[in-house]
Amino acid sequence: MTISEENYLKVIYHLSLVSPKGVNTNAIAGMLETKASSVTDMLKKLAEKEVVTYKKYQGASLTNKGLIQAKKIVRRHRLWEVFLVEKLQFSWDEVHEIAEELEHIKSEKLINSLDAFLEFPDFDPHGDPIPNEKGEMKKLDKQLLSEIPLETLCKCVGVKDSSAEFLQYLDKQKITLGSQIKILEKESFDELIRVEIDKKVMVLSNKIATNLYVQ
Amino acid sequence: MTISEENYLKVIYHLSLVSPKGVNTNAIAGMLETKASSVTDMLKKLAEKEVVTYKKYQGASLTNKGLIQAKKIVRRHRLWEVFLVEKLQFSWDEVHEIAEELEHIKSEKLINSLDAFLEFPDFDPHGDPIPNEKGEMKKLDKQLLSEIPLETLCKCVGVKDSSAEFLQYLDKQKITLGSQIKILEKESFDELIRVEIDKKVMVLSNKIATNLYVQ
DNA sequence: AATTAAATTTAGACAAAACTAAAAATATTT
DNA sequence: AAATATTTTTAGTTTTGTCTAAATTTAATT
Repeated sequence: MTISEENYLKVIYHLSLVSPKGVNTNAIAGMLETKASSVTDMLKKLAEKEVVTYKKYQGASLTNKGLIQAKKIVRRHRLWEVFLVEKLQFSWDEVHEIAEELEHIKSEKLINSLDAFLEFPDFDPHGDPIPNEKGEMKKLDKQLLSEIPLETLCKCVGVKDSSAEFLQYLDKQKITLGSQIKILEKESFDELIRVEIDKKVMVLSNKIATNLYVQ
Repeated sequence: MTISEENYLKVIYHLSLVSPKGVNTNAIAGMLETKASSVTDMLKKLAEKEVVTYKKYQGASLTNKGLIQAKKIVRRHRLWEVFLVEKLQFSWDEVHEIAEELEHIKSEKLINSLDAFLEFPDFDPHGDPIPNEKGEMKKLDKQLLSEIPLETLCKCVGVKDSSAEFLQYLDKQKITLGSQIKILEKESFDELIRVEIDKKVMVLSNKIATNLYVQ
């Protein structure tokens, strides 16, 4: 597996979670910031290697073999993210780019030792589940903050948007994984919500509320 | 800098330590397990980028810019080796290959944070010096065990040959960095030496004695 | 000094992964 | 259903890093 092939597998994996019945060529191209024609070429190669099923004009999906591979890449990515945050004191908006590189280091022993060193974390710093050695991951039935009724106490468990800008905003507001959140008031006119987060009252926009996972 | 370019710089750096007045094309090819013609191509490119000085048939050497780059790569390699041994419990014969991959991850912040996390080590698990952020490294005036006179107590501080086979041999004999060594007897006929290592008496071949650095 | 040997470079080719531009297939509108 | 728009694929190039085989330069030997 080359780095490029791994990047394709990872993107197809992520897109499959949203559209399970075949991933569009254009969607892949968008994610990888490449051209559709390049994607077509690569899909043929990946189909040849039997990690992807691909039929002209029908989009692509992972074979079982491809799924196993993709989960390994996701596992590596997320474990390195935990390492960077927990051990090297990176903030959660800084880790993605570096993990994009680290995820391609392929030693099984390395990744399993790292997993043990980090004490087998179940989730990465954005609340996304980390596949274990067998590819299994914990699923927690999270909801968007925007779907929670008034006065219900909940806990921040992840983010939907994990862009640096959003994460930096959350940092600034001192909102973090584990923060206790209660919605005090929803204003239907402008969709702002008044909330109490870790004992502090503040106002959030709908954009924030639809990108924060709580439980 | 691509991974391939970095590998060339690193190899030229290592070979320069032995032959400071220009590194042979063939020597580079040997180290990288590639062909001389490929090396010629790459040397032209590196000269273009002003990290190497290169004149046809005259061999290559690093420019100042190239030296700075090369030391960064060596720094990354050796810091990752320390990480693998100290934090992930790898043995010293297992780390080289993995560090060969990790050394190409380029974030400055990553490597400086790793350095701090490891408490700014001066030497890697084979006793080789680790350049600091400025490229400076500690030099210790080590000698080969074979050059030490009889009955002189010395301490193992590094290995010349760092092949897995040699390191595994040392492991088996319980010889490690810091081991206390005293030569009891040298047999000039077959060049075997009788030594006391950490209170235990054993016999070493000349091949071992000429590949162990002591102080 | 001439010859042979070794090292190095040139020339031309190839595979991987990307690209552009044009063609073909599928979707969407009218 | 025809026309238009969008998506996807094909065909042909480009770049990077490698290769082989032949040519050239330097080094070693007789």
